[in-house]
Amino acid sequence: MTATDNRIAHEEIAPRLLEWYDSHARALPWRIPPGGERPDPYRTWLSEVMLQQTTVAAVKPYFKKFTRVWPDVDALAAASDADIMAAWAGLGYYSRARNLVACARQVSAMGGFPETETELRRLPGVGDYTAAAIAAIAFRQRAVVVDANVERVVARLFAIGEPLPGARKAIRSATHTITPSHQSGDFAQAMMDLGATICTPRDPRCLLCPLADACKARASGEATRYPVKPAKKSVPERRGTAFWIEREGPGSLRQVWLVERSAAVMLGGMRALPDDGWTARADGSGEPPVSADWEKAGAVRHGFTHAKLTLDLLRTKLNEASAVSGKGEWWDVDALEDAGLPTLFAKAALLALAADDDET
DNA sequence: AATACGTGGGA
DNA sequence: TTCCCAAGTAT
Repeated sequence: MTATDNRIAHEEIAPRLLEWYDSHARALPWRIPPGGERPDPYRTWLSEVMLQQTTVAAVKPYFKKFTRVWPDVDALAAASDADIMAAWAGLGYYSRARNLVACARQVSAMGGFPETETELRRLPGVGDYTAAAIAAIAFRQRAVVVDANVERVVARLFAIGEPLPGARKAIRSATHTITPSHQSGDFAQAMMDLGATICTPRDPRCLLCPLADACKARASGEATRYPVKPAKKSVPERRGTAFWIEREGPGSLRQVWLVERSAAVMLGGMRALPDDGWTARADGSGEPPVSADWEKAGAVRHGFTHAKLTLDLLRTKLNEASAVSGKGEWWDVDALEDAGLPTLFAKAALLALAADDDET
């Protein structure tokens, strides 16, 4: 391919991709049809934060719930931290929820979202990608939007063989050359849809790709070779213990002792069963928070990004006069689903309740 | 620059 | 079962 062919191909990429997007855009709750009215910045921001490292399928129900309960940024800003954290439970990466609250209150106090990429970038939880995405999608500004989909599509299109993360600079520069000055929001979303449905990590559907004849990786016959990724590290095995402490509360209600995890630790800011201080770096002490007659209730396995955990579960029942030291609250067992436990502790709670059924 | 940070689904 | 990976950000 000559240098001239290459330059012409760059200019044709955006029009071809946008034409493809006209008929192949995915229908998503936070998305309005291409060419439609300007999207609501609140919904754009909320969806982008939820979508950080998270699949579309996982985000959909959370996005619907959040927008139903909190239809605009002022409503979200007025909500309590606990309610927002509980609503986020199960979606993962909980620092996003802590930043979401802070960001909503900041934006609400400012009277609305700032409209430039630079200002958006200063908001908590808004990084390079999200700032560019909001600016392009909600405010119709030209911005170079690079997420993992774009990285993959562009690395293949230009056969960028340098391994990540070093390749990011070249990928960003190449993305810049093909991003149109108008419709850069549609362009970004089209790139992401292409990456999600055609230019997939494994078995890309090159025969259906609107950019196939401009793609250098395709020409080489080795599309899946790009982008080149570094070898992943092995994740350590950890062990910890969680404690199910039950009492018969007022009115003979079954209640369980829940704590709020500190913001500094894993699953920070979330309600949880008390545990023995396990971390991704070290096993827990095994020490219970109260002296009691503990009964084994099994264990749950849970995988994190950087550790695998086996969490043993111990149960006890306190009489009503007993107190548990430390900060926490008695929670009605019948309403446990409203507590907003992260998945690890939801699994443990399920185990504790299953052990009940075995007894009876 | 490298590491910490969740979860669920697909192969 | 195990591994990969998904619309990244903060430190």
